[in-house]
Amino acid sequence: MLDLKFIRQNPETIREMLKSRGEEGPLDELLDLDEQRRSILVEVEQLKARRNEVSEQVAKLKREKKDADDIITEMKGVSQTIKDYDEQLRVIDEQLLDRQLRLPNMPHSSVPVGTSDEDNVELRQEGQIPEFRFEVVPHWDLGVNLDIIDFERAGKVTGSRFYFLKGQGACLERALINFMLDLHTGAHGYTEIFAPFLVNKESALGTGQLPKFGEDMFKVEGQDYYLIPTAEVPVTNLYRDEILDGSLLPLNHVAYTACFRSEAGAHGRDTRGVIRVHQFNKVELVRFVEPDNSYQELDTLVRHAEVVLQKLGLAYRVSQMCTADLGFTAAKKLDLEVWMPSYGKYVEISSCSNFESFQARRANIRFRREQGAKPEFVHTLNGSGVAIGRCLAAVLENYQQADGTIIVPEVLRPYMSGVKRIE
RNA sequence: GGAGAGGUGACAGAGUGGCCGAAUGUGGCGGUCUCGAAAACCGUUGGAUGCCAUUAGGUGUCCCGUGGGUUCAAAUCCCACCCUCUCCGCCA
Repeated sequence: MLDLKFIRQNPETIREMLKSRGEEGPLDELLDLDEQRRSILVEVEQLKARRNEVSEQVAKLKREKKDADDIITEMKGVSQTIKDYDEQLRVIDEQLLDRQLRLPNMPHSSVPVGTSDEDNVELRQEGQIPEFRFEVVPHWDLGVNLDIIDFERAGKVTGSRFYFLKGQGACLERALINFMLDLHTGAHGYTEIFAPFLVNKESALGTGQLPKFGEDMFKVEGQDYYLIPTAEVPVTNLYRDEILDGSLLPLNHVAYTACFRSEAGAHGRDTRGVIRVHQFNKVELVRFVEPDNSYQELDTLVRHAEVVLQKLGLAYRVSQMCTADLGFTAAKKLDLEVWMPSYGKYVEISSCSNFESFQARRANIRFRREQGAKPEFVHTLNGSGVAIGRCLAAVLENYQQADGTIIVPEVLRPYMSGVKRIE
């Protein structure tokens, strides 16, 4: 959410921003509602001031045991008028907030303007793309052949876009989670969080999933609970409606959670394998930082995510998203894409964003630079560190052998009872 | 799920209709004292938002879990909901 005052004072900047994102935003409605709101506010506040003044007189007269019937009668009328105005305001406020919540974030000045993902900018490639002297097998076939992934039975038990992991497959998933958690809590100094997998509407509003993207989440029927699409939601909302002590910043959290996405509108894309599914695991990094250095901190965050891939010996590249591919909430977003041999291209495995004060304003997360200082909004950052399902797929594919077995990357072996090869 | 208690400022804790944005204490900040510190003493210390002036500021409104209601007037009375705690039941 953007600052209402900023929107009011810079409508043309917002208009250009929407254009560069290729989006329509309810800007004109918003400006109009804001105008209405303030004019009514002036009226009603004058009346309230009058009422407060008279109330004091009434109190005084009663204390002196004098008659106050005349002004009481007058105030009955005034109070009714106030009530009417307040009702109008309530309606306007609600609409105004709704429009405000539907306006996307301002891209940072370093973000390239573009019209599609083709305008994203590759920043660098890292690691060696493996060469195979045999026909590369996609991870879904590798997994099924080794009897460590079962898509068919998952279709029976739940539905399409779900899968079971079995034996060494399940163990590999668990190894990846623990390896990443240990890396981030250890070398990178994050504090681990284990969060609820269900959140309420306020939290979904806070991080920006609602009101615009409700259809992408699973909702619990008859209850105000949503299955989290990412740990970003519960972990960012940890400090909703709080004023943090500035000396605690930056506040760095790492969380493993399952993630649930309805993938509405993704029919026909990545239908095979574990790349696009309704439930997957992810280790997420969430940071609360001071506004002054949030872009530096974003770079740090990206580096932390990169270390995961480096240690696993996977080739990847880092790309900067253009205005069209930023997403609703980000001011700047860098994606890590891992090399996926069966695709013959890089596949997104981590997305690292600076939201600046966009989420903090929605979720009302503030900090004080020092005791007694004015509260300011923090900047929130997050990034996958990294997506477990896709990472498992990448490990299977990149470490596959001619005989269909999988070499276990060195760093994962301690997490797999020393197993060196899945066969 | 049943019964009860409770939600007030950073924290503790008063306040049962008007003089309450809210006593008091603790903490924080500034000062006096001191070579310095502690103690003591004095002062100060919430958030949101509108209007005017925009350099300083001035002025108004709202906020006592949330939302409604009663009233000229609500932290205070009424209703609903949320959350916390205690006991019972159930359960991993």
